[in-house]
Amino acid sequence: MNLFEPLNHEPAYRKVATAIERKIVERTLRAGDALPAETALAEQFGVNRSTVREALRELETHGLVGRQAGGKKLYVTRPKRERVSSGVSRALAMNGVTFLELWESMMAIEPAAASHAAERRTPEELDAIDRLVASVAASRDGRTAVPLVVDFFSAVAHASHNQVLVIAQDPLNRLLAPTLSRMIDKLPQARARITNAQRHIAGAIRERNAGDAAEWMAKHIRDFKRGYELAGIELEYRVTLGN
Amino acid sequence: MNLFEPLNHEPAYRKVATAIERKIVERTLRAGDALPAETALAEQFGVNRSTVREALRELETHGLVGRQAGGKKLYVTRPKRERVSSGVSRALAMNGVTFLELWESMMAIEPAAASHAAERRTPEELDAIDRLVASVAASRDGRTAVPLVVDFFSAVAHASHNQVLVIAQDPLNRLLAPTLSRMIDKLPQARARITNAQRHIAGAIRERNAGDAAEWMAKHIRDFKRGYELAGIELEYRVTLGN
DNA sequence: CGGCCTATATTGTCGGACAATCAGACTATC
DNA sequence: GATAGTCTGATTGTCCGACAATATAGGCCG
Repeated sequence: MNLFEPLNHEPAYRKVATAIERKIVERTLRAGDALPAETALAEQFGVNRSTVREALRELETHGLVGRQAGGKKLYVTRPKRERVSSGVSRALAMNGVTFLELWESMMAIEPAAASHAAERRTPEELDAIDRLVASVAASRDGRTAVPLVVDFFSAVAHASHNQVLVIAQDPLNRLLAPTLSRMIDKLPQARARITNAQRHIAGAIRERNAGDAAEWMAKHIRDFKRGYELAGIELEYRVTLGN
Repeated sequence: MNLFEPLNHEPAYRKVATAIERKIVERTLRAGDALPAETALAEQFGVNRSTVREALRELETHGLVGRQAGGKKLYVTRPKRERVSSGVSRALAMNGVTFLELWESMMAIEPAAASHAAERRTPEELDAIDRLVASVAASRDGRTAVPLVVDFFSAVAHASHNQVLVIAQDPLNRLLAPTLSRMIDKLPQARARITNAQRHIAGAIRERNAGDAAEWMAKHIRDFKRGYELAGIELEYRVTLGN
């Protein structure tokens, strides 16, 4: 279309950030390595320390560098799941994602996670899932149940031994929780239905029955939609992040 | 285990960042609003401008604030897809995600995207998909084909009118592309098979046949795995980001 | 009322400074 | 010999002040 690109004066702090980032991505700097001190970096790049600091903030928020608790030195680190998924969920919430969109994605991801969990779960992971099912069954009100329901999804995804599914799923959980509270409070029977579905899913995972695990997970999630409809919550309701 | 939590001194720049971020998330500051000047913020928070700047870098990299090209003032903005998905794909790559994990996720997401695309695609979106299919068919070598294949997935996801699926899918594309090049180069027949599958998918989307769209998409993706095996690429191969 | 022009405000970057404290070495103690 | 105390230097977090470049706003002109 346009003959010329808008020439952008990339500020120095951005250049520095991308320069360091490149070294990290291409493994010249590897996870665990310590970064040079700010003054050293400033000297090497020929910029002021303030500039370096702004660049480091960028890498830090991307999760590419961090420090071990109570330490000064920055180390190269692999971005931690929690950090990226919180960013994703925030982005989704700000873009006005509806419950329907969220639900459709869960319908795509969770059954797949369940089926792989059935194939690959370890005894410990199965235990964790079972404990969560029991906790949900024992929960008395929504406030305590919701986090457990969400944790159940996480535990299943974890047992799938698929990092991509885990990271894809985590933001969904964050967005699900607040709305789920509203639904559970309005629907007395919801907790019982959830527990029932969870028992079947856990059972299928225990017996390494991938097909059943996926199927029951799909039922479980379909039930959510019905629950929302019964609770009178619009499917077009824009999900929000919890406080 | 431990009696005491590690008490963490949150630095001021982080406090400032989260303070502003809260105002954005809770919609006190809404997308499009202009942020106060750095000096004003510094004054309000009672910190130095340098500190404010470091905080702003954080918000900027999260995509919560930005500026219109060549402008000075910072505006609150919704995080743009490109930014978050590039972060996610970088995180996945750094965590050593394998092709198998990637593939399993595609198997979960893409068919769902295709089926919703069949239900909701507009004529324009269908056109875009058709054009990409034609371009892939006309492509002579891998270097030109790969980006088009990836764009095909994007176009389908876009036509699903589901932002969550789009954002879940985008990082997968970024990770798929580099490895896909290796596969296509080694397998002469790959492009023909891809084109065939794409035609069926596009046809199903045209005729609003959600079931067929999902099914053909699943076949399409299953074919990738076979292709990788034929090309002698390990399923445990750790995907990387393109340069 | 639209377009140009100047004055002002704001950002990007710099230099220097200082307290707090972390890291490592060194020493004293049991 | 392992543990606890002490010292010293390096490094970070934060501040102050400054300045060039330029985006923004307000006013002027046609």
